[in-house]
Amino acid sequence: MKRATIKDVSALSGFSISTVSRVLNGNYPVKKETRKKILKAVNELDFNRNSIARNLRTKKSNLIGLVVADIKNPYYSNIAKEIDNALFKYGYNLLVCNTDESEKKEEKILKALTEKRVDTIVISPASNNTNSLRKIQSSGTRIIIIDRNLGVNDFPFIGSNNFDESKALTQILIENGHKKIIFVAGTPNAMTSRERVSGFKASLIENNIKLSNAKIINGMYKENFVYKKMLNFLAYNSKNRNGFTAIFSSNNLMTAGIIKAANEVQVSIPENISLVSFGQLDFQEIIKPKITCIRQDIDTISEKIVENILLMNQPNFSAKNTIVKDFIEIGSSVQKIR
Amino acid sequence: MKRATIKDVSALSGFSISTVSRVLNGNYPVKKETRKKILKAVNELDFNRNSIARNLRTKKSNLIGLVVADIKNPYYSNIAKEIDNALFKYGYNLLVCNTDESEKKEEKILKALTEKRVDTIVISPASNNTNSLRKIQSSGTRIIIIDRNLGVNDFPFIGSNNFDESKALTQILIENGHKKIIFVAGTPNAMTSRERVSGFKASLIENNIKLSNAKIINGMYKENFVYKKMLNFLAYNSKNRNGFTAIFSSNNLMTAGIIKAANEVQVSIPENISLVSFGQLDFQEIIKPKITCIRQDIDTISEKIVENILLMNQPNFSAKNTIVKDFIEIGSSVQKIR
DNA sequence: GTGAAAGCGCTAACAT
DNA sequence: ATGTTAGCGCTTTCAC
Repeated sequence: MKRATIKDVSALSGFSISTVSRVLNGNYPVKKETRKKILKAVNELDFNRNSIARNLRTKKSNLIGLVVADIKNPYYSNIAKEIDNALFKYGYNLLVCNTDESEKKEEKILKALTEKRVDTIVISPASNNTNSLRKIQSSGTRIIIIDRNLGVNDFPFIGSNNFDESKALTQILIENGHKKIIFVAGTPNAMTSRERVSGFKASLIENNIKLSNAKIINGMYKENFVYKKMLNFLAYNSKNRNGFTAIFSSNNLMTAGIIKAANEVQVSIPENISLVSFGQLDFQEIIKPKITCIRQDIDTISEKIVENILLMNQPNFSAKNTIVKDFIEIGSSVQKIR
Repeated sequence: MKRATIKDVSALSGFSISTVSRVLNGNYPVKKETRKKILKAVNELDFNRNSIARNLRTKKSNLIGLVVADIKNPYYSNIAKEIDNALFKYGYNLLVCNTDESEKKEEKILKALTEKRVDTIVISPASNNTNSLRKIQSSGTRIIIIDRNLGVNDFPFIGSNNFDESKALTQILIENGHKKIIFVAGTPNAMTSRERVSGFKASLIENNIKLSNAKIINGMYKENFVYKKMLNFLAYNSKNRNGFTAIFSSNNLMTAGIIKAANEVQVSIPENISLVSFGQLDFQEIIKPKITCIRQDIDTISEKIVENILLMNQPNFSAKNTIVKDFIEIGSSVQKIR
């Protein structure tokens, strides 16, 4: 019942605990015969090393904290999977935390992760406050920002070029004749959201479309929130929708909410209203119509995150931004008008 | 740069480390004035307690290991989210691990989690081998089995009644006139898969339908695997599909693979072939047609997991099975025939 | 190639 | 109410 310790192994095998440790770690020469005897004792005692004691000594936890808005979002769970996959063989494990877009909860999470002495925190920040992140970093915990750029260069950042991609996606709507567009924005705090709004506006301006033609509504990056909002909007305006001919949804969850609402009030996409999405839906291939979207390259993003985690172990590491190029995926959710 | 320790706080405040510890933990009476001075020192030094040292002493890590096939599966990411949500306020954090259905990887994960001294392992097992789980449990790590029942009573189990639900779902197909049904099974090892097959067969037998009418194919619980298999099958048999009129998909991922394949070869659901699914799709509401399925009650499952985690802290805890009732959700993916 | 011993940062029993 | 001290299980320096 009681767990065997290195001391028990030492006693049973007749060697000192330092020799046992050396066998366990394989980092110092040990006589073949000795190793064999010690491993026999390890086996007999069902010895399993205690990482906690080890970590205390070595000041390394082999823990990576992944802090995201919500692990249910396929964007994040895909990243989690890929990172875990790549890092498990290095002995790392993933601590997954959800901020629910709450700055207060994020603060608590950061405190908990620092106390747990995770080696690296990979965070898609809910808050724009860099103070606590800086403090944590200066105390020795590595930090990698993903998805939502904080616009500082203290931390490596990995994510999309939200402005450019958003602009390009808007361009598609405009090329198809759309001028009155509803833009469903994310949480005002998130840099991704602000950049996507900017890209949208930039495209309108470039095409000489007055900004007053557009309507920007706040969707908080929440599926259900947008679902309810759109239910009202689409139903109320079911006849002419005030002349709006297209919706630009600025994240995958909100896109799902919009489609759900449209289905419910029998508004067809794209016949009654066109739709584009920043971020693919998880079951993109089985949804009709297929949604025209910015498909984020999650594999490359994850790869770069892993690369940075490993690189940060090296002494002369310096933070830099990694912008991962997304794809535009043309579906059949946009109707050509006039 | 160097992190402050309790010793530094002690030195700066002028009190002993035990008094500092008492203030930090709030578990023993401390004079108000003293507490204030110590907290001031804590603040000045930006002191952040070291959980690793703490855990070594208290033999509690406040870590929960969640071991699943793939965190990308919404079924699991939903559970992860709910558990984290409920446990974070108790100071627990979630270590998420993916087996990818590999018994070998599962073994490695269990070893890593034991070394990390997680308090509880919540596992949807890839393997049916209870030996290592028993060993781990007897060494003091708590274990909760979810989803895939191992049919033993050493561990609390939380999951669905796969046999009954599967039988009921089959019944729906039969009531709609279907007799020649393709059953897409999961990994042969997984108890869920075997139970679902049994439930399916039981329903056929009960309805006097020869088992030879059915075709059971192995889909490994993998979307892409099934996608490719069905692509061939549906295309090759596009005229009459050998008389098969319905598909029973025994998990959500495989359902997605089937729909994707059907879309690709222009086989319409339910006009050309009917489809039911054990397990809902994540974007169930926005998929056309809506799939008739067993909707698993993830909220209740998660709730019960949390309940068990907390309950297991109590001395006289005894393991028992918790079967969570699922819902049948009627969509429009089944056609009435003849 | 192996052993003795210090110490990582904390908690908790024991003393005052 | 506060201080002293042992020790959790390991790694690593320093001897031999």
